[in-house]
Amino acid sequence: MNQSQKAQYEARVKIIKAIAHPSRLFIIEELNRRERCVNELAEMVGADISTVSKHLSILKNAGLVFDEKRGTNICYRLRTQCILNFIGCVEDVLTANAQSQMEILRCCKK
Amino acid sequence: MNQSQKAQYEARVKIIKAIAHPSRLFIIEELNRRERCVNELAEMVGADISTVSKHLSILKNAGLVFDEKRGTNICYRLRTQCILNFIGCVEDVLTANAQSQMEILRCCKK
DNA sequence: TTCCTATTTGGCAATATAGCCAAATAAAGG
DNA sequence: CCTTTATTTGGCTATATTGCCAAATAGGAA
Repeated sequence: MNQSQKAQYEARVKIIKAIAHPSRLFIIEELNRRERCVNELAEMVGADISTVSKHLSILKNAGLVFDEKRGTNICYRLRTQCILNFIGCVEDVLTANAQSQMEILRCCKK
Repeated sequence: MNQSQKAQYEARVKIIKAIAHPSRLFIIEELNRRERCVNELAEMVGADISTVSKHLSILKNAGLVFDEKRGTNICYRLRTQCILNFIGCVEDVLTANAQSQMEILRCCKK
């Protein structure tokens, strides 16, 4: 792994890490439904507003969401839907894992 | 976010975290090319064998790779190609980010 | 059995991440 | 200008992740 390869992997990792948190996954799915402002999301997630604000800044910093003023609030929106396929793929892996677990069980019962 | 939702997000996060590391991304791409044993990967990554062994166990634990004896070595292989689309999507986000950066620059020059 | 070779595991120190509270900002409405 | 409301930032502690070394383990080969 040379230096420029490493930099490229780190750039990818930054984006992957941005979604590697339960609250942030939730936020992404919710923002796919519709735009939301910080206090709404904090309420839904069930965490302190400052915590959610920090989550949003991580997502924004990774280029996954953007914000926009809506009156007195700041609303966040998804910047690309692509990230959802991404998460869908994770679901496929989970399904595959579950299936192989089942096969192991079936095998033992015989 | 109720309890079962949270559990579901945590299951996804486990998989996402598994690929959220430069060395592990590298390993996944290399294993897509062909199967590799631990010492080969350690050489390529440029880290201690024990470190790479731990990376592999994280990937294995997430169901992304599996291992198989090959003589005196243990070879690792990708369990699903799906994870690659996944990474391809990250690349799309990076491209989109770069494009919007360029737009910002172009805008300032006017 | 004893010696290699390949890999995994334990342990530790360094670094990164998370989440809360409190304080700082920003902007709208009196 | 002052107050209120929404959000962000700083600071701190708790927890998680990383990577190396050294030690343990697992199988072949002699």
